[in-house]
Amino acid sequence: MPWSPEHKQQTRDKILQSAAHLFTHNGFNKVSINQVMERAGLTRGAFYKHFNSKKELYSEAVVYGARRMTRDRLDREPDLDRILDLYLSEEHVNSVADACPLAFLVSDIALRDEESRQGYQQVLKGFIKRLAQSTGKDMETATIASILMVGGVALARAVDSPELIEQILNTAKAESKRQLLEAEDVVN
Amino acid sequence: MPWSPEHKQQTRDKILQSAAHLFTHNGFNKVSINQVMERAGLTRGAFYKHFNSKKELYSEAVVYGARRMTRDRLDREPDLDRILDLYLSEEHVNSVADACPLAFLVSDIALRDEESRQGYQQVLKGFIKRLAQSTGKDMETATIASILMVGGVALARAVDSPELIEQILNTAKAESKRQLLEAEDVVN
DNA sequence: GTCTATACATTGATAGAC
DNA sequence: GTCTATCAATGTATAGAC
Repeated sequence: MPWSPEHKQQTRDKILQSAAHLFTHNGFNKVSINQVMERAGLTRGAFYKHFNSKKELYSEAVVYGARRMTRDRLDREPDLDRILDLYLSEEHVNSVADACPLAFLVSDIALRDEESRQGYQQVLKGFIKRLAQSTGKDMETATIASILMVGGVALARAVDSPELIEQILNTAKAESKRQLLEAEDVVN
Repeated sequence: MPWSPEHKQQTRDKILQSAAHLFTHNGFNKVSINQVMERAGLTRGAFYKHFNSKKELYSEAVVYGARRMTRDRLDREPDLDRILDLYLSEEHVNSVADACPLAFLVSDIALRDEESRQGYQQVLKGFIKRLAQSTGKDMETATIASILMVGGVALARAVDSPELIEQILNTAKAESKRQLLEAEDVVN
């Protein structure tokens, strides 16, 4: 029975990790606390020693999942061209692994409470700013690219036809690369 | 008691209209059949004489709402510049009136059954094709503009800060207008 | 075709033993 | 801190009177 001082923190992290995965892929309503705890290797009853409500868990899990995604993907991949390939890929859209909550939950968040939306908002702001800084482009260009990336993945996830999915992803990929990676046009 | 032959059809339409509004603004799970029927001026029990399940209602309501939106807005407004102003406006994002299911439900649809996703997909295809035809641009340009429009409204709905909402909407508006309305660049 | 009443399942949250 | 047991609420779907 390892009741070491950091045991609770580790358990909390396992719950958050489980919740981030389940919520990102299934939204708020289709995930039960039971599922989250089972995936974390625990039972329902223990949940409320770590969080006050399902809403609170969701709010924290969205930020947790987004930050994890950022750290594991963006931070260790210096090549932005490759990041765009990965983000706007069928593997990401159909991912069984971790995915980007910004895209997967974009219209799930709109239905949640203020805490959840503000967490999402902070992550989105960081996402846009990071794109701007790493490319040297202005905030407007980074915003365009962000809408294309997040909107592209969200839209691709909403349809079935492989051709349409490919059309959406390839178009968003090409245009966001054009916006972010090509040299400034003298005409503009 | 007007049990005229078209009475059932009228009732069905009232249910669909109520459902389209409620589902578009609140997603599948936060809407109950009770709510839908109340808004249509009926009670729960009558529902199953018109539809077989909540899923079936949702599937039809999404298409119904999208087509209504298209007919009432796009068809009677010849000025595309003005259409973009209306679509990418705070009024649309915060609408209490009818809104575009393509944007409001983009990540709600991904969680539903195949029938719902295919309905959504047909509407989206029509949306892109219409943009291409009415501007004379190619499908790729129309796809970019669609992602910016749908993604822009969806993202704006996910955040709280008025400044960020404005930034997202204005950027998406300017870029989609540039894509759709400006003359071809000779350089490209 | 619409109503009221109800069966039945799910699930968020709490209580109490260990 | 984790477990089992349970409460209370919600909501889909069905049954049967009118």
